[in-house]
Amino acid sequence: MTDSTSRPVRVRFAPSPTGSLHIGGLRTALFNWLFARHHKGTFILRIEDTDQTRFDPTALQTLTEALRWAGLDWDEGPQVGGSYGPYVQSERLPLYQEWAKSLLDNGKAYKAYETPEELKKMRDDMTARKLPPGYNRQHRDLTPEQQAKFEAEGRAPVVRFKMPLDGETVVQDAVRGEVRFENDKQQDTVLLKADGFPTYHMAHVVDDHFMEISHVMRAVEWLPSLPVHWQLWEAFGWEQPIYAHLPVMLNPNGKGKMSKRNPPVDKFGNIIPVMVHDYIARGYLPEALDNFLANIGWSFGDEREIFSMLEAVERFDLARINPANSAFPPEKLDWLNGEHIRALPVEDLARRLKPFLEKADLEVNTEVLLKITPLVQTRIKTLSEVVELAGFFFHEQFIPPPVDKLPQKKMDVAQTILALKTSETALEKVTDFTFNPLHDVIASLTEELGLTNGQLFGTLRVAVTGQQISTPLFETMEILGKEESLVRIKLAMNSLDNSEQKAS
RNA sequence: GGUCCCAUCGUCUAGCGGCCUAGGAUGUCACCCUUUCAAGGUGAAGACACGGGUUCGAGUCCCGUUGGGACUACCA
Repeated sequence: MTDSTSRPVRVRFAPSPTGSLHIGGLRTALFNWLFARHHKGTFILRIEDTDQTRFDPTALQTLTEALRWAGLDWDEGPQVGGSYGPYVQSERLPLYQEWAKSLLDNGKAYKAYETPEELKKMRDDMTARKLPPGYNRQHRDLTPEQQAKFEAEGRAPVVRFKMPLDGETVVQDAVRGEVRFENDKQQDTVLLKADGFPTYHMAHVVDDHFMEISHVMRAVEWLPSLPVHWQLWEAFGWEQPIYAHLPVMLNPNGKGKMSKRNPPVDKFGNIIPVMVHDYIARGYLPEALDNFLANIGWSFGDEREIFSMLEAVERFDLARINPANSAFPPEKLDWLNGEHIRALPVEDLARRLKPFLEKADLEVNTEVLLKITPLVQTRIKTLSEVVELAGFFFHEQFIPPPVDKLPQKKMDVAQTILALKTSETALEKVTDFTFNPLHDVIASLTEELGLTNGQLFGTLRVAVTGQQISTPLFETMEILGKEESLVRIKLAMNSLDNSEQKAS
């Protein structure tokens, strides 16, 4: 396996701007970025917008946003420039046309005049006859007269590559070792479409040559077209880059690759996002998502799986890439995100939590936010969960719990009212309304009430927070303050009283 | 169907011929801690797909079988 070259390391991530960034695309970008940074090389962003039918004007913005969010900065490309531009393929059309013409002139490519409909019919026929559905090369050796006839019909030709009809194409892939293909099984791939735009195959080779790309790291989807690309390089007489075909991420169940058309679901039936923007919206940390992605198909070694991208850069190595495809492990992402959340300084976490609370229409008091952040820190796996767990701190008005949630396990209403009343009386006397005194006072009550800590604390929790699951009780009461805490306890007592009277 | 790629616990992985009675992580399940929920601690169950070779010796090399995946567009 060879991943070394005498050339300076220049790698690229070349997405097509058809929407937000796919999670698999982010991993491909990450691997390229890690490789570039490890070798102190250049990481290039190139936009492959050669399909006019899928043009989305907002996509470039969304795409670069996602890359920036993930911390993958590019040295050359849109928004930053560079001396090998332009970096958007639709702005490089003359280059592809010029080189297609040179292939035509050398007899290494030819014009084909079939319409898309005719080609489709050809394929359908082949499939119906259980034959491999390929182009039959019927225009590979057209005479000038035949060509003139098609031209006269007003047909707009495509340019197809004359793939060698015998021999083998053998390539050393940096993650897979030697891969070999029989040339006669390959297609005469379209290089230039009828609209004058190049296909991926053409644009890839021309651009990677002129941008002096040293290593092409891309997903395995491209492996089947590698022989065509390789022969194209040969036809141009250019030196091939080193190819590294990365494994793909499959759905969590291992069936098929992740796609937004067919979104994967977890064991609870929840949709697992496919696009990076959905991960951002759910409150995954960029450092966690990067870390997670780096652990799929690559491993840090030393039995370490929590690491920073700085550390990953130091270690990154093509030789450690596992060629096998892998299922996307969502529960591991959640765990890792939790780990990164817990590793954050409180102020930092608070700062990141804030937009999620605001998005839920809560008015965030920074002082309170700073106080609750440590309580939330060990309890959330994604930033968005803060709303459910601690959003009540920022409600304009307290939302009381349903009365039937107040009595805890094995408690009746009378017991619950008594527990609340007794607690209220005791709490009234607490002057230093902080964790230790609060805990001592309430804990000393359980025995006379004949309740367990869990029962008494639980009742108070529901009364004070309005929720069954919340930040811890005494810390919460301390933040809320004596007055507010007591008001809420009284409110709970009253509503229990009322409901009992109604019942009797 | 054809071509190509891949194959270690459910999942992500370590392993590049003897250090493997196969290591880590996650998830699951117990127990501990405990103020709900977490976090933390301890422990348990859990894998070399199968069959042939090669070799003194195979998870590691070769072949086949099976299984999975990718591709099969004037999309990338």
